[in-house]
Amino acid sequence: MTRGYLQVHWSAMAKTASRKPQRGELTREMVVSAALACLDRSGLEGFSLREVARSIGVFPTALRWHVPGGRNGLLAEVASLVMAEVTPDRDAAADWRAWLEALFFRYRAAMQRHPNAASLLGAQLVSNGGVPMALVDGVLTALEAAGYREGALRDGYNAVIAAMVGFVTLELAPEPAEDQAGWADALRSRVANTVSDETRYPALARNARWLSGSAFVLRWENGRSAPLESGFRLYVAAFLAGLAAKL
Amino acid sequence: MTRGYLQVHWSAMAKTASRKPQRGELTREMVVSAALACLDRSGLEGFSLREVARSIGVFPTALRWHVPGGRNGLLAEVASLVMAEVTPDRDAAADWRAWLEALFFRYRAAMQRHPNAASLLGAQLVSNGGVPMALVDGVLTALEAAGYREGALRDGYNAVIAAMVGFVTLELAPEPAEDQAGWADALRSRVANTVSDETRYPALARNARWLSGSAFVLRWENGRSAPLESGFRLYVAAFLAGLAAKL
DNA sequence: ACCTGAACACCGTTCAAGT
DNA sequence: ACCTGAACACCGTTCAAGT
Repeated sequence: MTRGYLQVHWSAMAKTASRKPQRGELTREMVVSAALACLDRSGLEGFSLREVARSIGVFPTALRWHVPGGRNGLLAEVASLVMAEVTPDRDAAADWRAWLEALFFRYRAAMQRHPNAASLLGAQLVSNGGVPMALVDGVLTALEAAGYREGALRDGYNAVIAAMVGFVTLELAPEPAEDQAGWADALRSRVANTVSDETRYPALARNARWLSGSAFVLRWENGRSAPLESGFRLYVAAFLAGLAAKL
Repeated sequence: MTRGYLQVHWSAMAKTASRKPQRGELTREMVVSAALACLDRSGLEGFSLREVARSIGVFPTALRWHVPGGRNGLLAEVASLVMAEVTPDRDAAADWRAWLEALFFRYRAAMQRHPNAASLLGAQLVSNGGVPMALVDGVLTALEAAGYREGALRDGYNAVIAAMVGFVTLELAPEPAEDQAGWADALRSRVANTVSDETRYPALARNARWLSGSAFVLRWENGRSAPLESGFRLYVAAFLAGLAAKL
């Protein structure tokens, strides 16, 4: 989406595939992993089929043969790939709460490995196809063990999936691609000003020390460089405690 | 993002501004509200400066004079506009839990009025500037009333903001713009197949009745046409109960 | 079956020029 | 001060053609 004022040189191109594949050598897995590399490199906004193709050394239209569905179809495949190792083992299900807790932390760890995939999973219904059914079944099993049934089970399930995705999506929300430093500076001073306004925002002013730079809305880096670890732990603990109590 | 195979006719153009503004009549508010209309109509992917300009009857480059920052800058303004009436009144803060509950429900209501703004608020660090500081201060006040202090206050605040945004972002996650009907059909039958696989996904199969079409990953409509009301209620109740208990 | 190559209808942004 | 107008470097997708 950032176009026109940024010429991408050939020299900056991806070296994902070190050599151009021969005819018939290009596989679906190659395309998807090159796409993940492109996402890691350029973010969701910057992600383009043409760049993926360029990184493999092939024409844009060649991708379509291996991965139908165009840009969104390819991103859905990438989502699957990132989600592949999130689901905890079955045997951890002896304790339903521990299993769900493991799920939350594993989801976050996966997104930390591929920060730009967070908005993909958190904000695109299309890529929800990327969520493994084993994960779905695991959540349901855990909630049944907790005592949830029928309509309440569905509600609990929806709450769990949303909770899993929610914090991390916001934590890793992408910064603007262009002029990152200038944007950060502008935001930092804006926060500094707001935080010192004791009459309008007293609670904010009282707690500025603890908040500036490490709280949503009041930060100028995303969760990649400034993780909100302890906030996430409280979030998970509170949610799980509430889930146990609400039955 | 959906380009090339969909010609947008002049006749389908926005009627936001019924007549072309005279020179000097174009205001910042006009641009931002036209942009919101464009977002409502075309979604975040389809949102384009050129369409906004077209809907006002002005050249794309004219927008820049009133709203600097290009596409992302304009979207940040739109985010502010949508968030403007979310923050509950101060006097509801007698009960901190009721205030936070009101906040959650008001946020969801605002996003239901503008479903395509949900991914904007939930997944873009840029648009976090759109969150009113009164909201921030209100959350802090509520958490102080609950007994949260210092580092724990910051963690609680982060948890609250994430919880506010999390469910709704996923609930209203956009469907693919192109071929919506075909996509929904494909997904529906995919869900039907998965749900009947009793050996691989027993918990899923047991509860298929309650889940198909109204649970994350297992649905083919977004929250605009198929809201997940009761799931949201449980989510909020569980989170708030946990927040109270974790101190 | 698998990929090239050209064409099409879009983008956001930049810069010079008009009033 | 406010906007037009042309140009530039990108997009995703479609379709015909090659091997």
